[in-house]
Amino acid sequence: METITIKDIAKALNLSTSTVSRAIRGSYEISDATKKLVLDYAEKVNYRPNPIALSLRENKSRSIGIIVPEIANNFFSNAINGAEDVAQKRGYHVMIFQTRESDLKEKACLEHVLSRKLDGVLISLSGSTQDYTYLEHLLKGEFPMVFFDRVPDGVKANKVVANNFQGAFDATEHLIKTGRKRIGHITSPPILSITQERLAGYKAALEKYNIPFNENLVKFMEFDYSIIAETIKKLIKEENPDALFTASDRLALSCYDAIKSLNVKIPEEVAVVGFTNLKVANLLSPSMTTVTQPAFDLGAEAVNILIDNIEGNKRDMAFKKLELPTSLEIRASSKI
Amino acid sequence: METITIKDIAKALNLSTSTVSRAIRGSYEISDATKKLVLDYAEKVNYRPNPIALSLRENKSRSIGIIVPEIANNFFSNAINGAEDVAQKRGYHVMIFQTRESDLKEKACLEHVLSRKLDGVLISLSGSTQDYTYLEHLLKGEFPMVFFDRVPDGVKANKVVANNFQGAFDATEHLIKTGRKRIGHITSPPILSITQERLAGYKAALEKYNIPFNENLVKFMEFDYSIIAETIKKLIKEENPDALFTASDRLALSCYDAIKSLNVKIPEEVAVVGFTNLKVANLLSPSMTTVTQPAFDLGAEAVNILIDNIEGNKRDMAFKKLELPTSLEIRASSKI
DNA sequence: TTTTTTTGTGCAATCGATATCGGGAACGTT
DNA sequence: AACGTTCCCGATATCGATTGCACAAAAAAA
Repeated sequence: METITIKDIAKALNLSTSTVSRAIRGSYEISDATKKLVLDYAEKVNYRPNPIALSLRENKSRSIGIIVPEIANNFFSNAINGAEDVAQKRGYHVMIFQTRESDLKEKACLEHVLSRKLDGVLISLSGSTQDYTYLEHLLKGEFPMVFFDRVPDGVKANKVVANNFQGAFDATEHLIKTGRKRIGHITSPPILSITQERLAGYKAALEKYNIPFNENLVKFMEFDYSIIAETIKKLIKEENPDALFTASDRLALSCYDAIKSLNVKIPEEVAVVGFTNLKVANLLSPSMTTVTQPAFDLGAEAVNILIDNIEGNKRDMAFKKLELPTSLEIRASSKI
Repeated sequence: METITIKDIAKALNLSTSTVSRAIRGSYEISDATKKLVLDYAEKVNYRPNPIALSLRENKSRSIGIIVPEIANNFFSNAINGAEDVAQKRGYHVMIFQTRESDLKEKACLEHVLSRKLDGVLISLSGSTQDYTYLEHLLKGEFPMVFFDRVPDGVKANKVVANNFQGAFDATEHLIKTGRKRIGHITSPPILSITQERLAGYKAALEKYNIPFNENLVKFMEFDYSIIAETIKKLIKEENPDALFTASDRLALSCYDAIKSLNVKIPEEVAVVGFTNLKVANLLSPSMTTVTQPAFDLGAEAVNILIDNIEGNKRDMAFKKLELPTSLEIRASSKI
């Protein structure tokens, strides 16, 4: 691929590279005649400045990274969608990375983001990230970062999350109001922020209605499918829940799967409420009641904060925490 | 962020940058003593070579691009997953772009891939791409490219696709064998390769069983949701199909939606077979018979070919076309 | 001892674009 | 006539890393 450089233009027009550079950038020091000459020629040969050379010189790339646990997950792909939308509008490019829930891969992704001189990064933590010192180190170095959805507890940083507490509270309250008393909660690993917040919402709703908290009804799941199904089945057999409130797309589906395989009836025997962004929730049988997160907006807002941070004056940039509302969509799986 | 350069090391050790560079690359010309000195120091200060500087020099980036119509689409996110997996194993990084089905955005993405000096690109065409001249121009320039899933007809290039013909044939034959005669086909825009191949498979099955082809039963859909539902409803009312075979995730779901809203029974009145990678197909009500594509493998194989192409000798690289098998998963929506 | 070879390093150019500095020409001012 | 401004533009260093070439010192061969 033949690439045109500023040097080629200079040679062709018998000018110096500096003049060409300035003409292209519209510098006032260049006469209009010369500018026109250069611009016309550049247009003619379809000149495109080499972003790599620019990055090298300016030590920035007008690109941001997005690190998520898994791309093939409706919640994250929607969030990426929102993020990409805003980034593009503001003139940034996006590199997407996935950690596959591994803290090691997460660190490798971050290293890559740094060495590639990306201008900042959006990140949702992996399910196995426990040690935040590396993140704190980066934040101290003032590297622009925004956490979204799965954020590090106790770390001062920009965060964009859904109101997980309220979402879980609403879901649980809804189940209680429809007469359920033994409400199970199938959720993500306890180290994740979202897990704790949702658990807190769940507990708060129980407390409000004077239902004692029973820890046997709460199951923290890793990301291994087969175990999930088994655990849910066991829970149903041993604890006789009359409702299950699950904390993610995957878990909601596994739940449906497990319950159906036991020939237990939803919602008559066990009601189900998911916490998910699946478009198909209403097509499931029975259609599933869900707490819906504004995934797209989460991504969009997070990028806005990130780019503000990149472009803004570091000094007067306080860390921001943004919390977007969830909404409870009531469908058949929690009918009375 | 303080970044260590080769120059810093040189200064600290009283060597020249060239010596440091060679020592780090393990050149034979450097004495073992010096090598050890440099390596130890580099390790100590956590030196990482600046990939941007390398890219500038070598005019390549060890990164590839993936351009898809939409990330938040199960098929594509799975394909990306496979692609990323292989790329990582082979030491490449991945930048993901989405076209949102716009040919203009597609061209912009390609421009970006080129100007960023990515080493190659994987691409699945947008639903509005009609003009292949730009692609052909790139291919002539020997820019490494692999098309997957939605590939340009009549263009000589590397292609990785599912066996769409066979998949569609199997689905249609299955519907015929279960007694259906008026089989509708809801599909993607006619300019896409996958549309034509699936249509051909559908027609071939009809022909084999002596069922006349009725073009009123075939509907080509754009990507606008609302119109899709309306069209399907209209089709059912006017043409009385006893089965619908749909060509994608989105369409399959829209189909379910539309049929349910008409209170038509699946499969008694209308059977449904989808062409999709949705994990939830078995959880729908009734569970949906589908033709499944090996999305992950499609992505993985495509990247393998791409990287072979990037690294291999251009001269003896013939264009490859790889076709992976689909499989028909029979479920309740096509029961007799 | 002298010449040749080997070994280990440094210098400088290079990749593409920009910014600093400074030079030459044209014009105005005393 | 001498000097200062202003306007345009060019030479060059720079970003970080690599590499061909030169070259010195040490080792080997004559």
